[in-house]
Amino acid sequence: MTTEQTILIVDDEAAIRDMIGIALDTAGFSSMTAETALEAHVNIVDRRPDLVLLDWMLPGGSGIELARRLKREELTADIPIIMLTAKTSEDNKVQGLDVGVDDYVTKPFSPRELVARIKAVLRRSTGNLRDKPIRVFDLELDPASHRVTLDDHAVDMGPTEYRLLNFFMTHPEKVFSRDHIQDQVWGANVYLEERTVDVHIGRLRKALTSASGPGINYAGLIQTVRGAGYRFSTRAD
Amino acid sequence: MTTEQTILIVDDEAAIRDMIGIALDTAGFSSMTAETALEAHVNIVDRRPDLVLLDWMLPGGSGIELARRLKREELTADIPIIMLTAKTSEDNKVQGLDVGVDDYVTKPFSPRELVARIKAVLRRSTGNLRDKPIRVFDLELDPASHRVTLDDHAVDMGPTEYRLLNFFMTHPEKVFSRDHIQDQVWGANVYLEERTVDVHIGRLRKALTSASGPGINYAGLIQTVRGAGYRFSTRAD
DNA sequence: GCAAAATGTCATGAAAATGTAATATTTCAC
DNA sequence: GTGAAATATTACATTTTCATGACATTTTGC
Repeated sequence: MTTEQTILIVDDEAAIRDMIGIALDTAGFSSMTAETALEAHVNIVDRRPDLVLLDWMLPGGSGIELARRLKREELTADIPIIMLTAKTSEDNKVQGLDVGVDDYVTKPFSPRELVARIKAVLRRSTGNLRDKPIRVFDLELDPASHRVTLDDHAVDMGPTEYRLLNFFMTHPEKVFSRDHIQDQVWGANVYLEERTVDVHIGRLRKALTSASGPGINYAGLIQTVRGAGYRFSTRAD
Repeated sequence: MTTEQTILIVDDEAAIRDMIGIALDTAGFSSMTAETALEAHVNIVDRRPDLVLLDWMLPGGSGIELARRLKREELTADIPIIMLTAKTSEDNKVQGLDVGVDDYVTKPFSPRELVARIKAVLRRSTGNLRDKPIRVFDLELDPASHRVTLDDHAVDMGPTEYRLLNFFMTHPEKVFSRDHIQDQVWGANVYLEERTVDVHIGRLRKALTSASGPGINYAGLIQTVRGAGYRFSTRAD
C-alpha cells in the first residue's frame, strides 16, 4: 500500500509546526496542521489523521483537554496521540499517559527522535487489533493485506467499496442509515448526495456477485432495509 | 423519528436566525430562537432542545461564556452544541478556547452544510445507544437490526407496519384510539383518514399471519376493541 | 504526462409502500 | 333474526424509494 500516512500537528507556534512538517515530509509522511484545539478537533473528525502530535501547552491549557476528549469519544479513541511538551516533570507524564496518550516527547527534541517515536507508535497501534481478518462463511476481509477474498480468490473492488465492506463486516446485523454510512465510510463532514451510497452499495454487491461461485451469492449479505438504510447480515432477509 | 427534534438557534441577528430557521424547517427539524445568552439559557433549561446552535460572537462575548457554562453544568452538559463563528481577524482571540463544543461552522455557511453537520452531531450523540430487542413469545422486534422475527424467521412488512408493531410492543395491554395511534406512528402533524389505521392494522396482521406457523396465530395479539381502538395483548381477547 | 481506475451525480425504470374509497363482513342492540 | 354501526378487506391510483447504467471529472499508478 502506497498511501502516505497523515500526521496532524497541533501547535500554536508556526515555527514549530513548520519544523515538524519538514521533518515529517522528509520521513515520508504527509502532514496537516492546526493552531487551536478547536481547529484540531474538527480536522480530526473530518479527516481522520493516522496520528496526532499535540502540544501540551496550547493557549488555555486545552491540549490536555483535547487529548482527554479524543480518547473518550469512540469515534476518535483509536487515533494515536503523541504529546509535545517543554515540561519534564514526572507529574505531567503520568497525567498525560493517564489520559491515554500513546507517547510523550519533551521539547527540545531532534526531528530524528520525533520521527522514530512516531514510527514506533504507528507500528504498535496498527499492529494490534486492526489486522485480524474478518471472515463470514468463505468471505474474508484481511485488513493487514487490505484484501478481500472469497473461496481464496481475490475479490476486485475499489477503495470505497473496501471501506464499505469493512464497515459492514465489523458491524454486522445492524441497520445503518445512508447518513450514518457516509459518516463512517467517507468521514464525518463530507457532504454527498444520499444516492451516492446506493451506487457504492451497488458496486460492492456487483463485485461480490462476480466473485461468488454457483453456490451462495454473497451480495445477499448486504440487505436493503426499505425506509431505513442497509444492513450486513448472514440471516435471511 | 416520529417525534421532531428541536434545535435552539442563538444569534443576535434576526436575518441569520430566520435563514437558519427556514433551513431547519425544510430539513424536518423544529426550531426555537434566542437573541441573548440569558434568554438562551432559560430556554435550554426550560425546554431542553436536542441541540443548540450558538453564535460565538454574541455581544459581550457571552456566546463563549454560555457554551462553557452549559458544558460545565451537569444538567446541560449532554446537550450538543454547534458553534457558529465568523472568519475574521478576531479569530486569534478565541484560539484555544476549547470548551467542549461538539462542532463548529464558520460563517458564511451553506444551509446544506449546516444541516449535515447537525445531523452528524445528533447521530454521534444519540445514535450510539440503541434499544434492546423486545420479545413476546417467539415474536421479536429488534430495533438495532430493524428486523422482526417469528421463530427466528424474518417477518416481511412495510415501514409503517414496523413502526406500528414497535409502538404496540412497547405499549402492551393498553387500548389506543385511532387518533392516538396516528399521533404516535405517523407523527403529530399528519392528518389521515381514520380508516387508514384500520388498513395498516390489517396489513400488520396479515404479515404476522403469513409468518405464523401452525401453532399460535400472532395476529391475535393485535386485538380490536370495538368502539375504542386497538390493543396489543398477550391475554385472550 | 498519459492511460486506467475510481468517484460522484444524474436520469430512468422498476418495485414497494401508501392512503383512500368502495365493498364485504362482523358485531351488537333490539 | 334484523338492521345499523363498526370494522375488515380489497382494489387501485399515486407517491416514495431503490437499483442501475451512463457520464463527466478527478485521482492514481506508472
